[in-house]
Amino acid sequence: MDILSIKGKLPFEIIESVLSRGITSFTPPQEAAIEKGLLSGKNLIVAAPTASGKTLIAEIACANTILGKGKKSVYIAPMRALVMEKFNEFRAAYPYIKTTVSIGDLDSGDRGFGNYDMLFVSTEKFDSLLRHDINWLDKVGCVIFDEMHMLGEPSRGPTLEILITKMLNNPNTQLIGLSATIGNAGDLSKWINAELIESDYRPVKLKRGVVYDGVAYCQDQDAGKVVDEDLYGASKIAEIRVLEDTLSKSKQLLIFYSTKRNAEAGAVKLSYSTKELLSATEKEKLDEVGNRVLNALERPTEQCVKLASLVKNGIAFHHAGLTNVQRNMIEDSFRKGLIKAICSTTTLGLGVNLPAHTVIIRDVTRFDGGVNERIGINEVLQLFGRAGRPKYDTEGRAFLIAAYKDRVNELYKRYLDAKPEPIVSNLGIIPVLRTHILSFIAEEFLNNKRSINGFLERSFYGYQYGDKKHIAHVVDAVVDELRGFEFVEEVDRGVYNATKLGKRVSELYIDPLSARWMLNCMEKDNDTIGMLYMISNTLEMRPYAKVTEEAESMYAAYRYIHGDEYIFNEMDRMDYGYYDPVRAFSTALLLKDWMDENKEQDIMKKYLTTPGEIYSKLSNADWLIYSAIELAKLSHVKTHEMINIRVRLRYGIKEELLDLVRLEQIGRVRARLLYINGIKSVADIRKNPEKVERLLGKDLGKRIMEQAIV
DNA sequence: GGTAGAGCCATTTAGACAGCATGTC
DNA sequence: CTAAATGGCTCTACC
Repeated sequence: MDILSIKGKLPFEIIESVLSRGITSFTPPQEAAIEKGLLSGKNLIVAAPTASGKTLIAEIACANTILGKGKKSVYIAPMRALVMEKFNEFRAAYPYIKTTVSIGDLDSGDRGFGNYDMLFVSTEKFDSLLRHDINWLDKVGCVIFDEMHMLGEPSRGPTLEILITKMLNNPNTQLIGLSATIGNAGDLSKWINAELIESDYRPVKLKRGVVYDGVAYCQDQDAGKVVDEDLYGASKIAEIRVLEDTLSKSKQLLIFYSTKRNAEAGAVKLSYSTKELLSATEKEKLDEVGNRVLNALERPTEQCVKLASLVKNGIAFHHAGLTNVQRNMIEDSFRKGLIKAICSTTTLGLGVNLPAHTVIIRDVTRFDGGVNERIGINEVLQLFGRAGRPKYDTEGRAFLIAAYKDRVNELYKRYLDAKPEPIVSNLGIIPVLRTHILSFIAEEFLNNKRSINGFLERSFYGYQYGDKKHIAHVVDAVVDELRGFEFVEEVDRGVYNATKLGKRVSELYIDPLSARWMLNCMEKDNDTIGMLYMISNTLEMRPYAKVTEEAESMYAAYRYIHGDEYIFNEMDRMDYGYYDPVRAFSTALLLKDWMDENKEQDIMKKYLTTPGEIYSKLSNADWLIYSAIELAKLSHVKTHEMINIRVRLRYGIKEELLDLVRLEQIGRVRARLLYINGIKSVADIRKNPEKVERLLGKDLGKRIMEQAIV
């Protein structure tokens, strides 16, 4: 369908912008969306593969709402990287629309969405915005929910579900859900009263198959017939054979593994095949990238060394243990075609758009909740969706791997011939409801059990189960629990308000149970370890660090020495579903080691962890200690020590350096340098200007002196 | 008695969102 | 064979 055929139905700037990007016709899903009321404000559910043009549907809806109807629009996605990507694209396409982005650690522009017309947010951030005062919600004319199938995800789906249910209360707001292909898109559309658009359209053909013994047993999706393919190469190992074949076509490969260790081991195996195939210029460029990967940290860790040497051979691994800098470098070099293959965990399956000509899912099992489980069809489809680069390939390939002959048929039956699964609401899970019901009451959105019941009945959970009795029972239990926590109080018969504490807990976006636990801890005497344990023993800090021998014996000692006046026996009296104190204690010791200026490398070795994981623990710890301080303020507990710990955690310093890091330009390294040279405080700096200049250089010395004098 | 190697058993296992106020080497 | 890799332990064969 020609773009110009809708000329006149919406502001011409939009058509102009689309045309200027070289897009002249609509894809089938886009065409269907327009026919079913995209421009007239109808709710829509679009369930279609990646790259089928869903983004353009969202873009047109938003731009039309803003430019044509004078209202605001919101784009919501589950991954920060995705939000940023779409934000940048939109801003480039419509520079004259006031656009802003708001994700965890980034708030562009001034506070509040009031001054903007287009907002890009992550799911949780939008949820959080709704908990603070907002007065612009009635000006929102269109909301996009990207990756709406995330609704079925146990840990993060419920937040999205609540968000959508809330938006259903605004009947004049157009809701557009973009989803991967799922089994019950029809249910989603009925639930939000939307038109359904389901499509298998892909701009690049996809060949799917199972590899066994050097042959790819394929099923050409478009033709629906079997076209087996002998893979070029000699290796008996399936992944290597596919790599050889892919390289012979001058294409790139993406392999998904079930664990980080497998991904790394796989990368090492593959690297032997690529070494000799690289051209001199490629080798040169890869050497450069490799060196940058190597030096991403203060001092290269074992992992950095490994990754760097692989990169020099044109291979990389990719998982959450990498630092963000390293991840970005690898993604970039892959896009440029420099890196030939990436061995990845699911990091690359979600969020970032990094397609490859050929995709392999090496492991279709994953450890989950105590047992090893086969991954779902939806997930396989999602990962397969990465096959085929729209601008470079005419065809993409996606393979599973069979270890023996019969497995080929089995995999076909289970995955390739199977229909996508329906997604199921997880809103009924108590810990999730605890958080959200508190937020309902805290933001004065709902204030009695009946209205909370009513709300939940309108959710997808209510739509799917419809068991009002059960919902009422659960709501009853949760509200009573929150009362017990003193986050909620009954102000009138059956009418509930949040207490001051409850409101703050909701705003801080922590689990009420964690908040209660931390408040209980603060009533006791605590040393540094105790406070670190306080923030570590929460849901938010999971997954916990590995248990070291030191942690095990120290934990026992702490429990033995301290009686009831200390927090270590507190947990037994609280009904925690996630009681794993020794590992939490070990996590606390990891933080302590960091604060004691232990080297990152030593910490990694001791706790068998990676730079990326340490970083994420520290950032979580910072958030929790901040929350603890905020709660302490409200309950008149001393905060001095916690503030010290927060600073020490941030910089990774011992107590003795606290005074020095107050100055700008002084972090853990420079502070330590000054300290060992006898300059132990800001007062010492004032007394020894020459010495400071000698240690840190003239310019820096001057800037520091200026601050010290004031 | 000492040691290398085989064999067995136990252990481990993905990811990433949120608050808030400013600046490392 | 239907998870699979790793690490630690014991047992055994051989010197």
